[in-house]
Amino acid sequence: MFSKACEYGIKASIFIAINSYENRRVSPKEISKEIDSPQAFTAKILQDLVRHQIIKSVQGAHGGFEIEKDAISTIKLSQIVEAIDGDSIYSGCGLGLHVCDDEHPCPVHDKFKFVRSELKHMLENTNLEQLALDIKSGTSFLKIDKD
Amino acid sequence: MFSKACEYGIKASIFIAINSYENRRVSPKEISKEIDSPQAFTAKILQDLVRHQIIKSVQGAHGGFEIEKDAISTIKLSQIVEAIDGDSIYSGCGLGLHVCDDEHPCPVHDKFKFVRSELKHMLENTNLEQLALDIKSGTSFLKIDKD
DNA sequence: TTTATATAAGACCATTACATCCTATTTAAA
DNA sequence: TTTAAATAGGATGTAATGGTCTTATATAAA
Repeated sequence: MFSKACEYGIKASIFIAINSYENRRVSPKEISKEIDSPQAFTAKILQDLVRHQIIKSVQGAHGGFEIEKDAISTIKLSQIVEAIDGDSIYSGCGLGLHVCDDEHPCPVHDKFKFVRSELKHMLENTNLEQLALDIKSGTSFLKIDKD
Repeated sequence: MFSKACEYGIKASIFIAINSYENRRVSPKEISKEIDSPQAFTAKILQDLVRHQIIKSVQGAHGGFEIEKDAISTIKLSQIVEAIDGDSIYSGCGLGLHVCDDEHPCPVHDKFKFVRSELKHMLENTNLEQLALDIKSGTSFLKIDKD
């Protein structure tokens, strides 16, 4: 459904958010350890999220990645997905037609419509704060615990 | 959402169904022309669908691909998707966790649940006959008309 | 039984997604 | 002003997906 890059991006954003609440910046090393992802590749994705102004980076000693506390509740899942994967997941044609709309629909156009709009709705109505709180409370998990 | 192979597989199956209603077998050449896909690659996918017993092939002169008329209305979109892409699209974890269930959910597990089940429901309740009839009646299209 | 016309299938090539490596550049603190 | 610790980013490598090519096999009909 999402690319690996997008999966890592979502998980990384959640972890950064959690730490930003405690005023802690985190490094790609910490992040990749916590979300169980390749470090260098994760760093690339973080740069992408910085360019899209979803997270902030501070270079140099004592630097790292952070999200402004006030921004955490305003960042939607849809923003992260669009930054990394684009909007093809809920705007492209299900069967790959370049032109596919209500006037010239592909065979599954109407049937997909509902599913796609549900997905879009979900991504646009889920923010980082909700996801971060679930992790903090132990309701959800960023990786499989190995202890 | 689906792989290219799966997109071609769905479109090819619809085209074969339409022709099978008129007792006409079709070749990979005709199919790829009609659904605007690479011929040799399409042939590979057709072989896959034959192995999964979704379509039938007849080798030799006057051969081609067909679907038994009675079977057309019983073939679900979900069967084609599973044959080509597997069931990861609606069974795997949205964030790629190897273990992700109600007891140990990823951050988006609950939010995805509904969307995934809607997708699954749609794929399992759409059959080839419905899709073929829409094409025949000109309600939907397999490619962009270039005339 | 030969021929023309089909699909089957393995080997191969191309492109994209995934991932790593190495070298800048930035910055706080000694 | 030097050093250590951090991100930035280009170059490169690897694996999966997408796509082609060539040869084998099957079969209806001449």
